Amino acid sequence: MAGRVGPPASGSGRVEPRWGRYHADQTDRSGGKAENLVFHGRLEHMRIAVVSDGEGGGRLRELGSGSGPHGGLWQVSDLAGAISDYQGYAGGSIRWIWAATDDLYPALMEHSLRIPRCHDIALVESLLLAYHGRFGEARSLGAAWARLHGRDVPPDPVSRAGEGADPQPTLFEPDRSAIPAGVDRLDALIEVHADQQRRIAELPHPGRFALLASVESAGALAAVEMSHSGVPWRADIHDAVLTEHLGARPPSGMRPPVLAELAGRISEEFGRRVNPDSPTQLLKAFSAIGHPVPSTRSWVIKQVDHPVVPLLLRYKELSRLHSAHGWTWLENWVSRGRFRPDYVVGGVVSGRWATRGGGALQIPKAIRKAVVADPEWTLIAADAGQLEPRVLAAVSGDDALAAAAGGDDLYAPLARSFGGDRQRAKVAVLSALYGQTGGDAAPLLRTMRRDYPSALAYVDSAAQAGEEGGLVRSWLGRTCPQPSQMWRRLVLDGTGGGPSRDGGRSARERGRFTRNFVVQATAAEWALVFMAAVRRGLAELGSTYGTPQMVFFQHDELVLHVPRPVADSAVAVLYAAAEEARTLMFGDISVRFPLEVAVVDCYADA
DNA sequence: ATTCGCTGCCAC
DNA sequence: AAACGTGGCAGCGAAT
Repeated sequence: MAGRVGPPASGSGRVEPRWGRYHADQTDRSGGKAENLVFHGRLEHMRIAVVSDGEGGGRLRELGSGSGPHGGLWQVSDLAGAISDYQGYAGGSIRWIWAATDDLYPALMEHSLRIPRCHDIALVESLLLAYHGRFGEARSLGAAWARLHGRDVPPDPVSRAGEGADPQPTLFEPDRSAIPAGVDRLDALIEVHADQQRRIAELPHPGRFALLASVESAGALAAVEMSHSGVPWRADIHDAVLTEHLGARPPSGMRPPVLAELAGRISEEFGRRVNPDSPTQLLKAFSAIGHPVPSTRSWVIKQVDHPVVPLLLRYKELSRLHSAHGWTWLENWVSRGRFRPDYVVGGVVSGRWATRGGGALQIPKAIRKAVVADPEWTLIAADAGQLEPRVLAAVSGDDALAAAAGGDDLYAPLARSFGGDRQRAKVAVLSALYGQTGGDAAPLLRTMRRDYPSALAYVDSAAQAGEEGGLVRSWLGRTCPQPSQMWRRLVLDGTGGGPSRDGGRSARERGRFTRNFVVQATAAEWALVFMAAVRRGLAELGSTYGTPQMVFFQHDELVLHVPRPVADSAVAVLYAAAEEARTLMFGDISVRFPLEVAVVDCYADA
């Protein structure tokens, strides 16, 4: 086994063990089992801590198991080469420990290097802080190290803005870990990692949280990979769609012909010059023609009976297309046939991803025509249908809802309680998830509460905790932000005979938030577990035709771009991954998470 | 000239 | 007017 430890320093010449190894007898340290530790029932992999020097090189060190000594320390001038060698040597069974995926992985991808697993210190620190009611505190490696040593905690470096379609050539990011001068970054990384492992082990459900840390980190890898691959995007089709709806492309800053004409006709109908983009002007204009409206929202305007209304609604629709996904967007975000959004993993409190620029999570249906697979390739869109109510069934243990979630249409059984009205059943379920009480929700909720009492009790309890200022958690342990000082003053410190009106409103708002959080956050982590499994499955699939890729991820939907000959295999990977996510998270339950899979040339057909 | 809150619409 | 959660983003227009 001695030969199984350490990178293959010979041959490539890329690895330069300048400092040699700290532990001459390290090969005896683990009985040869270092790479196959079983941790909380799951297979753990050899862990190697890595820091970059910002100039293409860096340092690495194998971590021992538990309290065992660490392995060799390496300083290399070609970090990507060293990591590649290590992975070739260890058969990919390595989990790389690093300060922040965003700082290291883009440069590795430039070297066509794919990392199977990592532990992202900043992301895990963020999860751990939130768990203990410290959401939002600095989470960089430097911040974590400073907290560990009682030093002043440096603020997180400001994240760079999205770079658009033509990002700068990628180098390893300069040191953004905020480690104080004089402190060895690799030592700090190893120390903070051990501390995080310890903090996770102390939690009530360490296995669940370890899974969360693992898939959050896997998500960070996938996000970088997806930005790198990009969504296949036909600019010519996009341009044709825009021209069809808006007319020929205008000089920049001008209204397209169709919008200009609509604006003119709207002004004529009002009998005055009105900029339809200005809510203020529209409100005045509606008053002037004897149809005062409280707002200019589409659904409000629709109630008004006047010939200007259809023109205005049409204008709003097309204006949205032009401003949000028009020619300017196309130039800024699409290049060389790919749309490259910049994902922010964990950017949403519930654990969903956000994006920075490009609006990737709001690609309107009209524009999806432009998403077309390359020749000889195909798109595979997989959507987890009714994910949130199914998650509620799983976490609440409501037998009736779980039975409903054992079928393809979760709403069908409840619909029978509404005389077969499926739409009302759907509104009832979503009202329970969102805390809706107004409109027609109240009577629907009564039926929901009667049929699924445990499910309602679960979200009601989360709402109550939120209203009282408490924390709620997802199934794996992602924790909602603590209430702000302002909120506490308003709600909890109310003087006299009870909370003020503002306090009551704030309390109910937070209640709706925490009610939804326990479900949305768990749905998000189901999606992360699913994605991590898909990612691994695709890597194992391989292909002589080209590498199957994940290219788009949006809350409960994943889009793959794969060579046609491997499409069937990729679909099988998707189904297996959904099943794996279900059992990894919830074990043996009757709730199913059916996947709607569409193999299509064009995303609009999914 | 720049910043920032608001409005309104898009996605899930 | 309605009383539903998480977000991004463009345009407006007042504040700076």
